[in-house]
Amino acid sequence: MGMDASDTSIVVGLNAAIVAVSDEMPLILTTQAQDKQEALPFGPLDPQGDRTLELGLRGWVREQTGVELGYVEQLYTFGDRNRDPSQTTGGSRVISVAYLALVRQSKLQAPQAQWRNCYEFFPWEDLREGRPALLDETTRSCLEEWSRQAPSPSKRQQRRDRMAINFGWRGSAWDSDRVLDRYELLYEAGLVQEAVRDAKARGRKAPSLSCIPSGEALLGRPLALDHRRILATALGRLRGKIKYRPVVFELLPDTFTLFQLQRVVEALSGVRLHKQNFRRLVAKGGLVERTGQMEQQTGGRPAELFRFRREVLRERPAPGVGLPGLRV
Amino acid sequence: MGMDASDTSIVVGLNAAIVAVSDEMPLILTTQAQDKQEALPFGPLDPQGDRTLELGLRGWVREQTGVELGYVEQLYTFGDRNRDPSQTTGGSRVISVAYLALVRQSKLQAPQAQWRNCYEFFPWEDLREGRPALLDETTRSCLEEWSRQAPSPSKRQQRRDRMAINFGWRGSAWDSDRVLDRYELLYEAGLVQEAVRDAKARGRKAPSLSCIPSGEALLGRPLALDHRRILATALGRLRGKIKYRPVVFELLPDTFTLFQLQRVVEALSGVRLHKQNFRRLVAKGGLVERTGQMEQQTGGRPAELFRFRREVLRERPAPGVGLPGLRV
DNA sequence: CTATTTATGCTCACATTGAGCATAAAGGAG
DNA sequence: CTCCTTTATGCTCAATGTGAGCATAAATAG
Repeated sequence: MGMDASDTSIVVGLNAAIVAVSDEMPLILTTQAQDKQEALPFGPLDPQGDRTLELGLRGWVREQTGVELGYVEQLYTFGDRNRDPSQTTGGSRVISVAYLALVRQSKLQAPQAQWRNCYEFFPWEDLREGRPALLDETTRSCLEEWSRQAPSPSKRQQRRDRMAINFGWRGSAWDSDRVLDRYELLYEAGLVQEAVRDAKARGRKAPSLSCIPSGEALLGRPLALDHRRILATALGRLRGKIKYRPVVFELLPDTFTLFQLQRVVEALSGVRLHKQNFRRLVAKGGLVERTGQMEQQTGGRPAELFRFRREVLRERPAPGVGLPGLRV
Repeated sequence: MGMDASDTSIVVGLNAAIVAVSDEMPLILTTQAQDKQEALPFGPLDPQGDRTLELGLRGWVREQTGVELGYVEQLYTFGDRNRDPSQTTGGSRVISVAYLALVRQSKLQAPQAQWRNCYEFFPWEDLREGRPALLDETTRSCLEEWSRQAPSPSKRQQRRDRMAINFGWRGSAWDSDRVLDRYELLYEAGLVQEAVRDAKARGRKAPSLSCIPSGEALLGRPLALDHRRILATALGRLRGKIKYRPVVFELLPDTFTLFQLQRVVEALSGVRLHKQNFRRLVAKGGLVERTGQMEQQTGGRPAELFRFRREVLRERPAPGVGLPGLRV
């Protein structure tokens, strides 16, 4: 039984969360077809043409948006039936392979593509100016209400625990990597637009929380299908990865000051770092080497320019920038 | 162009590296169809029946082998054209989604399935009795020869560096997580059976190293297709994961002594740990709680039985057992 | 010149880690 | 029963790593 799987045709989609950093903000490349919802760029795999999945991805990204991808990493494969609850037709089954890609920000002219501030999608993920008010006010009270709506006392406690550990309440520390867990929690609580949309499409009523006035202004900017979930996966993975692999340098110019490096790490992790300790860490880690040149446009004393030491890859097994504690 | 991807049909395969631990050895479930090569269990996705990829996987594993999977985690999606170089027919394109699954070892009676010692596939990965002779003798001299065969001096240096960092030579430390890197290096050097097999199927000559007498007795037991690569991915991921997630307990009975726990961690990571420090770590980590009962069959003084503290999941963001340094 | 801003060097308390000593409690050999 | 071996468990100590902040240097703006 079930050995003949060719009853329904299968389409493999290749999705990309394409990240750049500019102006101390992480940017995401999105597309906006007319009258359709904003989405991550995606294209189908050509089963005959594309030799590998990654090459297929690079190919259509180049064609569609003119962007040449640098670092590319596979994230996750999403294959739930009804990933798109609005499309209940028995058409072909879609399997989506999601990728994280990093590019040095370049001018891009292709239509239907734009760079968007990552934290428009996740306003609760940027703690660089302190915890956003939104986080401990609206979000917290809404989640409290959601936890009270749990069907049983033990479930209620579970919800409370999940909230605390993911959002850093009740003594828990904020873990910047848990982007996906936080998004999924907000989704379950009905605090993101997609939750309302999907519930509607499934014919169920959206979870109603009195703390939100209308069902309109929910948290963050929505994306099509499960693309915001994919983006959350990407951001979480990237935040984790910079700690033990030198991927930040994919986002920086060839030479940079240590403070510029720190600002990019902070932009991605959404957290402020201790300056002196940060520089101690990258210096001792052998991640960078001095160039001898100085950057004058610092707004203060000139800073030395550094470049990435590629040799570190052959010296240490897991070089990354670490996060020398956030200073709030 | 390329938007119509339905010229060739696509089959999605679900692959599983199913791991158990028994008798201080990690075990892998494999299948052995008659006259075909040993392989990881795999089955196709039923695009109509299976609601999610993971449910599809659990389903056919239950049917085929009678094993009920516990913890399941998606690993990676392999989609190269010519994953199987021997099959050059223009049939359907196969995309494989690989999973890591953990089970408490149970009796299994299904035919065509057997538990196999993991280190038969990767004899160079078990350093518990010290570095295996094979590692620093045959393997090293073969890889040295391979690096000398590099087309240019800079490539040669690159090969040397990769060897050193992955196998812990020339001052580098052994990083137990790099299972995949090591396997890929051995593959490139032609030291595993699959490399020879694939080269033959592609009509190229296999890389010849004089240090191997015939082309027969290469390193470790081979598997079909790219299954040994998948298994390497799984073992590497598992080794990394036990450090920051309490997944080991999926492999242990309900109650266990701290030394049993340590033995399982050692079996998976392939490395010996310092006993007193290990117990200090798990105790302080709040990972376990005492049961009050004692285990008498220790071969020495009785040991207290512990159980996993599930509450730790709601207390700390990333609880794992850590690896308190190997003692050689 | 002075205040402000950023860069950079250095210290110090504290926590974590690697390694080992010492003692306790079982079983087996004689 | 005593001695020896084996495993369990508590504790110490040095080395290293981390968090936080002081102090000074070198630019610019007014």
